[in-house]
Amino acid sequence: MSGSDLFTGTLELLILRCLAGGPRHGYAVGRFLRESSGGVLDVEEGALYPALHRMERKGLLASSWGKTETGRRAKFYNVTPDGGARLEEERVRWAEYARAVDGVLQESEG
Amino acid sequence: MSGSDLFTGTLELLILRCLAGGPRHGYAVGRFLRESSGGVLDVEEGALYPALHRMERKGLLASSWGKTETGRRAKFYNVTPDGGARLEEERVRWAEYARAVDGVLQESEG
DNA sequence: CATTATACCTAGTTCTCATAGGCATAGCCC
DNA sequence: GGGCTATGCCTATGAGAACTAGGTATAATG
Repeated sequence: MSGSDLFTGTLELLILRCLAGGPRHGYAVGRFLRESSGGVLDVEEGALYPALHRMERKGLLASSWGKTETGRRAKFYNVTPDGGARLEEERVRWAEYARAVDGVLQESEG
Repeated sequence: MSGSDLFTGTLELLILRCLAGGPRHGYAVGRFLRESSGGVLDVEEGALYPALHRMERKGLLASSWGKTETGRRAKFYNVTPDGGARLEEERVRWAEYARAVDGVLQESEG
């Protein structure tokens, strides 16, 4: 509960978006989200890795072992066609949801 | 999984906001969220009522039985001082999180 | 009188996240 | 060489929250 619990329902969207630009390994996905958000999106490894496995089981991602630039062993993930379609769906769903929440929040107070 | 699962982490914020303008009963909270969002925010009763009870246990809400305009028995909830403080916290947290997610989504693609 | 909408409730399932460990290797400093 | 940190992966367990799928009761409507 330290960070979010807001992740539920958006974590897979975020991961898909991270990988849409090209393959990345899991650790790099977590680092990218954290750094590109100034620390707001801080995904615990205990949430990140299970999510990646889950998404691979669902056919949204595919993976292969390889090496990082510094010669370390790492598992690289890429978005499958199904994953690409899901990314667009989730994108729309998020936009719709966020707009609705903002609408309620900004409602003029009686 | 039919509707959202995006609610996790925002449902309490939405409820607090609904009640910030004055007391409402549970059923009316659900209806208000659904109608004011064009159906996007459709909270199941199995999520709504437990959330209200939970928030009352936490001291964010207080309740009292009363009657609706049409003479029906209903439990009315109002926001406590703690609930008011929480509303502002959650508001900030949501704004920060939503901005971060939008930032990742809109990142220029390689 | 039967059906619908209102208005409340909860037990059980399922899913996801966080906690809290574990393993292995590369680079750094002492 | 020895210890520490960062990288990179993993999972078992627990907690928490939403959904499913029921239930109750009453007022209005056909």
